[in-house]
Amino acid sequence: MITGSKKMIRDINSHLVLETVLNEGPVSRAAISARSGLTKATVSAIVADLIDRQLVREIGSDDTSLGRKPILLEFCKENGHILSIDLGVNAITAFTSDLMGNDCGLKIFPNNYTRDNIISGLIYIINLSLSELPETPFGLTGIAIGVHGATNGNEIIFAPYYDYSGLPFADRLSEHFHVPVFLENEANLSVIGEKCFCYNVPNLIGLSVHSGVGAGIIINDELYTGINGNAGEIGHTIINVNGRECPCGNHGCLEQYASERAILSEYAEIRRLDGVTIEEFTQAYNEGDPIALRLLDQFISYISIAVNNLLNTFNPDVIVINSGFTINIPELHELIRDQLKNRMKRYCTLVPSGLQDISILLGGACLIIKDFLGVSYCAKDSSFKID
Amino acid sequence: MITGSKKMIRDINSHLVLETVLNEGPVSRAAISARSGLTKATVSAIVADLIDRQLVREIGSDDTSLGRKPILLEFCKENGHILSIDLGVNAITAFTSDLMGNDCGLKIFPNNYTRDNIISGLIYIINLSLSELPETPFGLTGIAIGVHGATNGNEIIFAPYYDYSGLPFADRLSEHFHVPVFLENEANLSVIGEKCFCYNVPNLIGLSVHSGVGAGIIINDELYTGINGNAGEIGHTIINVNGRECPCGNHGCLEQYASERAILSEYAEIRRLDGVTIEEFTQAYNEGDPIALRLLDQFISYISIAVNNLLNTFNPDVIVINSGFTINIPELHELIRDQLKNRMKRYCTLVPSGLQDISILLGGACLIIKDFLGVSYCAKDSSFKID
DNA sequence: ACACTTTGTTTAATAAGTAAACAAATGGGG
DNA sequence: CCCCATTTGTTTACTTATTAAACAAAGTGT
Repeated sequence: MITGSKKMIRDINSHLVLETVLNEGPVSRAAISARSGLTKATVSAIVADLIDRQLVREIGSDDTSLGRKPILLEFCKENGHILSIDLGVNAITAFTSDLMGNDCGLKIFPNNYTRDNIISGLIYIINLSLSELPETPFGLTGIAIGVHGATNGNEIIFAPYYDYSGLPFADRLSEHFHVPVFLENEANLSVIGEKCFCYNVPNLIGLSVHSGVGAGIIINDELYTGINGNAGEIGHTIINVNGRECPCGNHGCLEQYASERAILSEYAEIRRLDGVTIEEFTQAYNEGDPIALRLLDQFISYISIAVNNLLNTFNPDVIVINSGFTINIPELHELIRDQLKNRMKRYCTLVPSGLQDISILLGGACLIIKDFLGVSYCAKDSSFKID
Repeated sequence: MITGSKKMIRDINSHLVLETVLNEGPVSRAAISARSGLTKATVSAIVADLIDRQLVREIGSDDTSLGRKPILLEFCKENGHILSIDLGVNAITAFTSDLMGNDCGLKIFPNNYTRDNIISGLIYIINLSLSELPETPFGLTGIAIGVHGATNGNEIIFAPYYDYSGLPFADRLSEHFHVPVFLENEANLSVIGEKCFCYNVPNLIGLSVHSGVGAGIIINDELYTGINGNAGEIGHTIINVNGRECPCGNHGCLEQYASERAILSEYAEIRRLDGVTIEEFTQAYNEGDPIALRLLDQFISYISIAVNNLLNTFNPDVIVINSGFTINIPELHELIRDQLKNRMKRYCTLVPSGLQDISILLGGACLIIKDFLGVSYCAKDSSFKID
């Protein structure tokens, strides 16, 4: 059991100080003391330790009008690196950053890997990305991998679009690189990214609409994944009794109506095409193709049902939508909001993704920051307009 | 901000000791030390303080084979009382208990009260209930009120079946009785009761099917109510696009298919009755009335959809169902489980309510215990069969 | 030059936990 | 019947971390 001890006090206060420097820095000892409620003596002692551990450094003095000039403290963001991977079905994206998520390099690789060579493929990709980074005191601090499926942190439990289930991703990579490795669902990483960089509220739902439909759930500032990592699998909530058949065995699952896959394949079928990309579909829509218009109308309607259901289930501060359609067709967002206003007496805040296609990668970075520092990163300008 | 301090350590450890005595008592100091990881010295100091505060007392020694006999410690459950109210549409139930939720009296009153006299009516009812209790050191420790609607803790925000919205229930009663008063949704209290007395798991969803349909949500051992107390309003999640019209303005809300109100009114309509109670309906069902059979079949089907959607959204440890139908017709539970097994590849644990019609009242008691002691009560036999 | 402010450090006091020794209580074996 | 092993619970000496207050450092304005 967790008992209170002197170590615990120091831990709590040390994290509090570090959090203040990380998220509000540069900042002086006196300002930290005023904001946190810790005495100046305590702050000084903790800061000395943080400087010793190369997490914090003194930079010049601030210009104030009166009194002794404060010594500003700054988080040593470049003393280590983070590696974040988006394990897509068609592409693998590798992103490296400093300890505040600042871009240190992004590489995209086609995903030709099979079940047999995906792990060694990732090792190759990671080594390639790391080779371009300068030496730092901490080196690599962790690896986050976003997958399109359910995970238990180490393995993929269930993923519809690739055959990687049961492979010990995190174990192998962490053996190889000697750092913590987190394997997490893409919707979950995505919502973490949105929270840390854009919409900093305690209860945030990220609605991710890509091939499938998933929700990342943050409750009381913590990611909620359920007992098997299956929470937020709203693609298989039923919104139409006796509706379309779903591979999952049920009828009328949301994913059969409101996913990219559903819309694109319906479009391809009607137009008798072999397949269609989201870019091709967007072009058709922009050129006024009536089929595309009708399908996107359907999409809007079903997404607003999904949001309605999430609002009535979670009553969160904010719901943030991320989908290829809303990225490619910005006006879509207002149309979804209009539909929703018709549905909901009690209106709630629906906002567009602030990070769009890099939300997974930045969310991964935040996960590693939290693990390495024990403190949640929150970008200074993470108060995007919410209305 | 919350800083670590000596007071905080003592608080944490004191609560840890009290929790052990409350939930695992009678128990000796040595046993508390072994279980919690605190040293014997710390436990002794804290116990002395708890005895001083009349929360814990020493009872006789235990019979052990070897060594000095331990002094058993017990929680002073009868040193205070709790009052719990179920503010039903037709009836108001008042329940008094000791500090472990043991029955000290239950009274049922018809609810003839209007918006103008409901608060004074409650004061009358509460005084009547309190008048039968013996004097205790702490006296009344708190009042919990379960309402059939959404609340913000003090007022009713929205309740479809009575006109009490906006009345300052908690403020008035707490002024009058000088104790904390909690106004909470019935589904929320219900799930608290199920957790504390029956199914002690960290992530528990309580599906309450009465006039409407609501879910109580416990995540990481904490009740989650959303930012306006509207979380769990799953009666208005849409499960049938273009389905039946709902007073909320949408079409196809769950509540139009799977609530007592929906089933009973459909039955009354078909049978051309003025209205029908759940008892009358149950009788018809038991006598083999084909309409009742068909409607209950529909009920099972829609409830299994609701459970499917909750499972895919929350992936909890357990979902517990509480409804007038399952209470009156026990075999219903297995039928719902069978339906669900067809739907879900990943099967999850669905269990029947352990507390049935008193879950709201006992949940209210647990809420007060938590507030008064700062510790969650968990009944010793709260490990009901889960399969 | 001096008073005033603000920052950051030092010092003494206090609270709370820990480990280890000790006292108390008890049963069993010689 | 006495002594010892054993277990419980208390006491003691020590350590750690916070706090309040005094103090030193650094800078500005009159």
